Amino acid sequence: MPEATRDDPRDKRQAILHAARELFARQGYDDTTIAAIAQAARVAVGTVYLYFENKHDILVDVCLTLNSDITQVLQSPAILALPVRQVPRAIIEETFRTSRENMRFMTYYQIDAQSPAETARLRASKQQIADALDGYFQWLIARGQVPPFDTAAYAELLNDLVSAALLQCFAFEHGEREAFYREGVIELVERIFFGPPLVPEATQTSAPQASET
Amino acid sequence: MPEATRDDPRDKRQAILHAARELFARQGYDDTTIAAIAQAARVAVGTVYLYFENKHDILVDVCLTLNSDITQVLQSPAILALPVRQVPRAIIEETFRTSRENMRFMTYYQIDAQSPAETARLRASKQQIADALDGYFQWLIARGQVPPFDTAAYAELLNDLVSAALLQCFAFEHGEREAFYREGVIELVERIFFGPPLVPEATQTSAPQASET
Amino acid sequence: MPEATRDDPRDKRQAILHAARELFARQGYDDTTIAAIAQAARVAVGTVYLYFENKHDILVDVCLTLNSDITQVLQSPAILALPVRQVPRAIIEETFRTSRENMRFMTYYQIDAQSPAETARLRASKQQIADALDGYFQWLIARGQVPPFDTAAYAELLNDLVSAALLQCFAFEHGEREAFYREGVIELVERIFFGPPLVPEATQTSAPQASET
Amino acid sequence: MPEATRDDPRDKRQAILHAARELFARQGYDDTTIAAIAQAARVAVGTVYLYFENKHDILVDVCLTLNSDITQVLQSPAILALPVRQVPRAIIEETFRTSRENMRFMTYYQIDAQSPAETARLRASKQQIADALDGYFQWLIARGQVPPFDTAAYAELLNDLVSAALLQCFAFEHGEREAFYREGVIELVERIFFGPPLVPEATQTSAPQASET
DNA sequence: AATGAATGAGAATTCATTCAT
DNA sequence: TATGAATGAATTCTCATTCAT
Repeated sequence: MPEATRDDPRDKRQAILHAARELFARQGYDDTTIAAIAQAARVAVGTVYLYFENKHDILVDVCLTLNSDITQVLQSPAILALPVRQVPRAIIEETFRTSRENMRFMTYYQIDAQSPAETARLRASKQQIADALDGYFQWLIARGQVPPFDTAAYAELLNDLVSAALLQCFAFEHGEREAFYREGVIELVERIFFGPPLVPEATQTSAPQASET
Repeated sequence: MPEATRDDPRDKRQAILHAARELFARQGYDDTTIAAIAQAARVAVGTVYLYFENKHDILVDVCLTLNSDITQVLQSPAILALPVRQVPRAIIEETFRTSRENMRFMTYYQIDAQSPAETARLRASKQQIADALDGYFQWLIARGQVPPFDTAAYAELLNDLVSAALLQCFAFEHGEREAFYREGVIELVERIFFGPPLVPEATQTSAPQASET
Repeated sequence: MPEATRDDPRDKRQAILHAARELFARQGYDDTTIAAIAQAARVAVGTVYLYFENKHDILVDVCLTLNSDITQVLQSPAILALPVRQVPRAIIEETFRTSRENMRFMTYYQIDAQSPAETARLRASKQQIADALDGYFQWLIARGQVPPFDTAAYAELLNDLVSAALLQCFAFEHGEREAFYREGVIELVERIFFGPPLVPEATQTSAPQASET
Repeated sequence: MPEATRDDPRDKRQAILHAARELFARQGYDDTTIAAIAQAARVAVGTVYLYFENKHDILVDVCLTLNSDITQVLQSPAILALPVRQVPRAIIEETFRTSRENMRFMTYYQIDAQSPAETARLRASKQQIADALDGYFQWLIARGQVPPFDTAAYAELLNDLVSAALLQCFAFEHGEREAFYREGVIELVERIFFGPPLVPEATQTSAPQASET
């Protein structure tokens, strides 16, 4: 177990990352100066550059933290133990909880990568979530609890769906309607998996005679 | 019909907007200078400030354009005339088409408003889409083609879902997997409206005995 | 007698000058734009350049106005008719009155000339006042009301003294201590002309043995 | 005694101040760019902002230097040791000397303060001179060398008088008539303190019997 | 004479990054 | 490692001035 002494380098890195997360969230990336981050982290400006290549690098790191938090949610044993019907709610509630705690810097959750290396890191990070979800789906199918479907595609699309809701909810609305978004997403996902469709079979047969503008 | 003579002021405004859209998309907002926009629009720097308060103002205008394009899709008579089952595909395909044309500046589709006035404009713009969708749902219910449901909530959430897919597809992946996203979203929405759920009733009864990590 | 019809060119010039005086006084020369002057004068920007070479030219004209107002005070028959002892108070009070009315643009009363031509205009304008004062002094001496002295030098220095007080009083203190400055200057000038000195003859003989701090 | 090593920060600050003084004097405040100051001070543009808030801040500092120089003159032991009659000439000559050395930036000696903080600094600076003079007057009175008079008011007004002369002499006339101004002010002040008035008692009683030029 | 849209040089200020200590 | 003074390129925005109408 790594020991953290009085001047553990990881401390500094963490302090910088922590300060950056706060400031990016409060004032935005562009309006946050390296000097401000350094000051908040109780570190000299030059020190920041010992731990990060450049400013954008800090942002990428800050963003990856959130993704990795969410991936962990998906892989928690508690989720796997639940009856299938309860899983969507459990996952989504947990994801919202995690996001709420990081709410303030979610605006930057989706970041334009500025170099191939960054693109790779961000994609990988996003893919981790989708992979975890995919794995879970396949595990369900393998156990016969669910009939086969395109697990990879659904994993990715559902991930996007949840991301979108989180972004709207926390980044743009500052969490003011969290319950609306959370319950809405849960309902959507539950309906996708377990139905019933909004328009039941019976209605669908009725002929549509729409005409005017 | 308004005539556009050689020096129609709308020309200049449009030219600036057009140039800005191009450049924002290609290099990002921060990396696009007013000077570059002016040059691309064949206009002097000062002229830009005759038509826009400041740089961010241009961005807001660029973004609103897309929203308004999408709102128009939803209100087109062609859509209303279709049988209900064909509507999701029609709307989504059209939305993807519109977005593809504007693909390059979609990164900025979701923008942090920097003043109350901007917040209002952006929210209003987003709400227009949701309202159009809501109106369509109510119209369907009124005609008995669909049973009642929470139209406002679904309008908003589905709007977010589609937005998320568009953002991922065009802004982050540059449209490389357009078909995947388009068909995925269509499938999701059709399943929500018309089913069947991924997990049919039969399976849901089967007891889940999962336990280990 | 020049007739001023509805569109008398002098009207425009005066309107511009008037607007400029207001704005220079309120916001300072640098912070006043030609556009603002034009707007306040209900005139197009281009029109301003029909009547003035450039912005600085307007400033010079505005400043000369005040000098010419003050010169008139000195030449008024009312002043000449007064007993000598009452003249300083009369002149100074009148000068303060004139300045108070123009208080707001006095900051620019003393302007750096930016071209030889301007220097000449400003000097001439200042000299007019000194000349008027000089003339008055000579008139007094000629009439035997006052013994001869270096009238030209006193005219200039006293003009400077009064100008300094006006500048301090109106430009820097916004007239808050007008009475203090006015009475102070009057006392100074009266003492110079009519005495008694602050230190009477008697005291002056006493030997000064001062030394420490 | 503070040691100034090769990179003493005071060096930079002084260098900037010195360069600014030169340039402001030569070309005026508005026509002097920060870039020019930086270049003249052999320093990068950014460095200027390490030592000064903004451009105007430099100007204020430059101006305060002169005031503080003059205050020192008034408090020099040499002055206090002189016989009263010789003091006005001594002070004024010394003040002119000090000003002559700083002649070139005197135009900006009287500056419009642009913030309450600046106003305070400038007023305080001006008041220092008046206070020093006031203190000297009171010291004279206390020693019985001079009968009591309104020392505070005279201190302020005489300060203004001298300032006005300095401004005229050095800022507007570039010192061309230094002797005229210096001797004129000395005569004025000596007459105020020691007389005789320009118009002796005898004349004042005599009725005016006009006798033209 | 009058207009005002267009111009574009120009300036202050910021801040990511470096590097000597 | 750590520092933070120094750098200077780069950017937004202003506004006096012009000129086609």
